Amino acid sequence: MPANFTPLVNGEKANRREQILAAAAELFAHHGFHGVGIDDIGAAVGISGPALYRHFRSKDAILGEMLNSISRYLLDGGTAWASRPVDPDDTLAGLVAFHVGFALAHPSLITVQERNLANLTDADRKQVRALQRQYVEVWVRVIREALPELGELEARSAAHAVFGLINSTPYNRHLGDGELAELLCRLALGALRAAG
Amino acid sequence: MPANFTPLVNGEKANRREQILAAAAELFAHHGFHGVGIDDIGAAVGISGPALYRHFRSKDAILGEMLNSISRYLLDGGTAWASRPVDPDDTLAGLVAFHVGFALAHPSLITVQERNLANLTDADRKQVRALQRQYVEVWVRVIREALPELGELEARSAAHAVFGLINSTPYNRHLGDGELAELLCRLALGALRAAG
DNA sequence: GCGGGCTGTTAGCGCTCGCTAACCTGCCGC
DNA sequence: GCGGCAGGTTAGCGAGCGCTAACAGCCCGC
Repeated sequence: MPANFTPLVNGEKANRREQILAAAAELFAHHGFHGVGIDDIGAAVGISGPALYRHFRSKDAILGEMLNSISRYLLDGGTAWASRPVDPDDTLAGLVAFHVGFALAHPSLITVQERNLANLTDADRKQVRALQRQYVEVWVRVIREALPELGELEARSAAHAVFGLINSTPYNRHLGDGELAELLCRLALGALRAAG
Repeated sequence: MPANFTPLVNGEKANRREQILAAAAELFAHHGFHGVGIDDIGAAVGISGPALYRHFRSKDAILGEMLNSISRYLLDGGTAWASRPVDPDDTLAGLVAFHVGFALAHPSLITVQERNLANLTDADRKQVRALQRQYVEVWVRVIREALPELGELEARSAAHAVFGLINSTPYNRHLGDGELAELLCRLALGALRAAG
């Protein structure tokens, strides 16, 4: 299991940056990138507006760093799970549980990543999409190993559908975390089993 | 099966309005509500900027009408399916197929509805949420009739998860429409079966 | 045939937003 | 103890936004 998600942990120095990223994630998730002002983000961490430019080059850079680190975390974690030498069914179950864990721990990051890709700089978007594409490929490979009867296109579509299922956590706050995690894993694996 | 989704069909008069709504949906889906200007929407239908105010009271009103009519269409269609006197499994399958059909025919409306609730006027948001809540209740009832072993909270969570699964259509353009529809139905029903 | 509504135009107001400039302060190394 | 830098402040610019005002052509009923 990969380490918990805390973007850019490199000493005390990065504390303010992380604080800003966390606050911005919450705000972006609720109001959308364009719906949040630089002053709002500043206020959320107790400083005011332009002070953010001591820590980030621009508002775009905040979103860029956020989405990049999410995508990298998912890809790294997914790759780690996929390369474990256990039987295909367990690998798939582990991958599902990994994604469920992230989606449950960070629903607002899920929201931001789903909604705000279009607001990235061209360069950032290219990077993030590349990471996401690789993450999907990991899923496709693991799915096809567990369900060899599936074609590649079907596996890819099923992967996207399962992401949608798991990424429903932002709307899904009725059950306790433990029960919801267990339910989502069961739903996801049930869906995939039915795909074959 | 309910009629196809064409919001507000009341004669020739409404043509421009529908045209505007369709163009705005596409733009909102790609760039987000705040990322689209009044001039962009106008340009997309061949008129320019402020002419929109001959047809809508404000930019907010465009989004409001869009989301209201989507939610109402889903609720009406869902209610119709739910009240058919067939056995619970078939009812559930019909409901799934209905939602899949909409999500496949109108991926950008799905995107807008998922992302832009927060940009609505307070009054509009209250209305839309009420409609959405009722739609979820229809699903919960149908799910529990087909799977009586599920508690209400579990059924509600499963419903949200299945919405997420089906609403993945905007990211899911690899398969042909027919194959994707069939796959999504199978995945959704497989997930629900595994919930019990 | 002509007055009036319907639907379009352009000009421009007022506000908000991202960002920069200029300045201030506390801390740390020498 | 003092120079410099890290990290804050407020003021304000320039652009873009939603929206209104003022006006123009078209079509239709009388």
